[in-house]
Amino acid sequence: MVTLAEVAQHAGVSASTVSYVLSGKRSISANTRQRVERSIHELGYHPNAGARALASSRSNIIALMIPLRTDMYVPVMMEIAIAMATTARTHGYDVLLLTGEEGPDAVRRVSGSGLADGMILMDVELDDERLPLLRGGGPPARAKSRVGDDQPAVLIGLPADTAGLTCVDLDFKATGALCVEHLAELGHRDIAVIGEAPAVYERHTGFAERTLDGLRGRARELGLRLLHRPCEGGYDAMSVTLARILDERPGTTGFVVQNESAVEPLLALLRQQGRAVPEDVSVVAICPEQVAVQASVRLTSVAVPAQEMGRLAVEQLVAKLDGRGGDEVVLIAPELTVRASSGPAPAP
Amino acid sequence: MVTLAEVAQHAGVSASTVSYVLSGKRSISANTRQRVERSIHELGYHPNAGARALASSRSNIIALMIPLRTDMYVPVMMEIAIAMATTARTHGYDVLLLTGEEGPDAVRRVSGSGLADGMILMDVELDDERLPLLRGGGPPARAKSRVGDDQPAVLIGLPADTAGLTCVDLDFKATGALCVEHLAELGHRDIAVIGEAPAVYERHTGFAERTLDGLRGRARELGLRLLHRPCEGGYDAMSVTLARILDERPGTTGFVVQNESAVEPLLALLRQQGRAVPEDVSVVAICPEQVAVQASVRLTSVAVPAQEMGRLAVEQLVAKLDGRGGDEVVLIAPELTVRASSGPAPAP
DNA sequence: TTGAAAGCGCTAACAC
DNA sequence: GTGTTAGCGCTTTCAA
Repeated sequence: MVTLAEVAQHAGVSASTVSYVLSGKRSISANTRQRVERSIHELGYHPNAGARALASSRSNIIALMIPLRTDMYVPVMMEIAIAMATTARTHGYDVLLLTGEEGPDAVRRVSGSGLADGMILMDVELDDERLPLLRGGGPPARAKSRVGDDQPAVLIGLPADTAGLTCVDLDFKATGALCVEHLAELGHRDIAVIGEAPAVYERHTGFAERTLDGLRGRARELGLRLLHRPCEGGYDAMSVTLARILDERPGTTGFVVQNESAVEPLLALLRQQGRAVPEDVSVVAICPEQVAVQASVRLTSVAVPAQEMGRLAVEQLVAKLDGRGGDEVVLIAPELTVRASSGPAPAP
Repeated sequence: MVTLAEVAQHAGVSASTVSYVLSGKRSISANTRQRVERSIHELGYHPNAGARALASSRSNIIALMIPLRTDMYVPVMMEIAIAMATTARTHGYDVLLLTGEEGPDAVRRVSGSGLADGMILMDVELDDERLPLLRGGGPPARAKSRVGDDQPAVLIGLPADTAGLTCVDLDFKATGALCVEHLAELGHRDIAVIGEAPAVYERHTGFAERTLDGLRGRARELGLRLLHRPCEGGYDAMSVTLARILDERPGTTGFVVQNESAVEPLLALLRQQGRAVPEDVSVVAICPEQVAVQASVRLTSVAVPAQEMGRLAVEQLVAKLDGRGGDEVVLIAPELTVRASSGPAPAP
C-alpha cells in the first residue's frame, strides 16, 4: 500500500504539500503540483479512507436507509438508489446501504460511529420512529466540538410533521389535481380512482393520502364526480373492484390508477368487457415511466421522477454537509404525459 | 462524541482493556467486563469507524457493484442487495453501494483506499474488464505486508473463465433441463423457448446461454423438438415472435419463457387466440417468484432465488476475509414449482 | 488478568 | 509557497 509519506518522498516535498495538492485547500506552485501529481500517478497512490476519516472527521459517505419491505415500487427504489450513488460520486461521496431492519438503532450506530456524514431515508412513515433522532440535524459537528451529534438527514417522502427536517418528494397533491384536470378537459364527468392496497392507506403512507387530496379538491372545484376505491394488485382483486365501481357509477368514463400491479389487470378487464380504451373510457396512471410505456395500451401518465428524487435528495444533503441550505421541503412538480390511453369522453 | 478513553476513565480501567472487552481478543475478568460494559452503555459509546479502520486496516465494509443498466431483473437485484445488507450485518459488515459507472477504476479506488474489505459484483459479463483485477484475491493483506493488494471478491453470475474467482449463481443449465423435463413428463413433444432480448445474447451474458444449453441438452436426450427465439419484451414484439413460432411449429404445446416482460403479453396473446392455458398449451417460466404468482395465470416456474444468492455471496466473501474457504463456484440447485399454467399435453 | 505506549495514514494548525 | 508537527481514536505489541 502506498502512503502519502511515500508520495511526498518520491516527489521531494513534505507530506502536507501532498495533502494540500489533494485537497486544494491552499495554493501550490504549478511546478510542485505537477511533480506531486506525477508521483501520485506513478506510485498508484490512493488516500487511505480510514486515516482520512479519522483526521478530518468526515467519512465522505452518505448512508441510505431503504425499507425492508420490498412490496412496493421496487424498480423505483432501485432507480432512486442508483441516481443517488451516481450523484453522490460527483460530489465525492459514496453510498452506504442500510436496511430498515435495525430501525432507530441504525441511525444511532451510523451517526455515533461516524460511519457516514449524513443519511437519506426512503419510504418514511407519517410518524416514523427515527424522526426524533433526525430533527434539527444541521451541518455536521466538527472534530472538537462536543455539540450537535445529530445526523444531517434528508427524507424521501413527507412525514406528518416536517419541522426541522429536509424532505424531497413528488408533489402528489398537484399530481392528483393534474390527473383530474386532464380528464375534465377531455369532457369526462364521472371519474373513478383505483388506489393502492388498503394496507397502504392504513399505514398512512403520506403520498397516497396527498394524492387523494389533490384528486378530490380539484374534482370539487371542477364539479366532477369522483369515486375512490383502494385495491390490492392482481386480476382477482381488480375484477371485484371494477365490478363494484361500475355497479355504483355506471356512467364512469375516466379512471385514475395509482397502483402498479392494478394497471394491466384493469386494461385486460376493460378489454374483456368490450370497453375500448380510449374510445369508451380513458385511463390515467400515476406510475413509473416504464410501466406506462410497456403496458398493453401506452398509458397517459404522471411519472414518479425517480432519478430526480435521488439526485435532489443527495444535493440537499451535500448542501447541508457544506453548511449551505437549511431545512426545506422540496416538492417536484408533476408532469403529465399524454399517450394512447386517454381521449375525449364519449357522447352521452 | 464519546471516545474509548472516556469509557476507560469512567470504568476505571485502561484503554486497552476496553478495546479487548469489545473485541474479545483476550480474556477479561467478569468484574472488569461488567464495569466496562456498563460504562459503554451509560455513555452511549460507539467505536469510531475511521479510527478502527486505520488501526486495524479493516473497514468492516463490503462493496457491492451493481450495473447501471436497470433494464433487467430490477426487483431481483434489489432483493439480492437487501439480502446482502441483512446478511452482512449479521457478520458485522456494512454494504457500500457502487454503480458500474466507474468501471474498473471503482475496483482500484475501493481496494486502494481500503474503503472496503472485499467486494461483490453483480451482473458480470462473460469477459468482464474488472476480472483481471480480482483474480486470485485471497484473504486480505494485513497492515504491514506489502503483498497482495488484490481485492477479495465474489461474483454473482459466471464469467467465461472462473479460474481464481469465487462465483455464486443459480444453476441455469440445470434450470433449463428441469423445465424441459417437466414438460416432457406431461407429454409435450414440441417446445418453444421464448428468451431474453437479442441484446442479452449478444452481450453473451452467461446465464442466458447456460439456460439454453440445459434446455437443448435435455430436449435432445428426451427426443423432444425445441425451438428457441429471443424476444424483446412487450406486446408488439411478443406478438410477432409468437406468430413466427406457431407458423414454423404449429404443433407447439409447451412454452418455456425466460423474459419477465414477455410473460404477460404471451398469456394475453394465447388467450386472444383461443388457446387455453393449461388445457391447450402449457407455459413454464424462469422468473422471479413474484412475477409467477401475480401473472394472470399463476405460472409453473423456476424462481430465481434472489435472497439465497445474496446471502451466499456474502457468506462466501466473509469466509474469504476470515481466511477460510478459497475459490469456488457455488451453483444453487433450481426448484420447479408447479402452478396453474402447466398440464398434460392435449391428445393430438 | 491488566496497563503503558507505539503507531496506523492523514489533516490542519502553526511557523517561516 | 512550503515545511514541521501535533493529534484524530483505535489496536496491538510488550511488559508486568
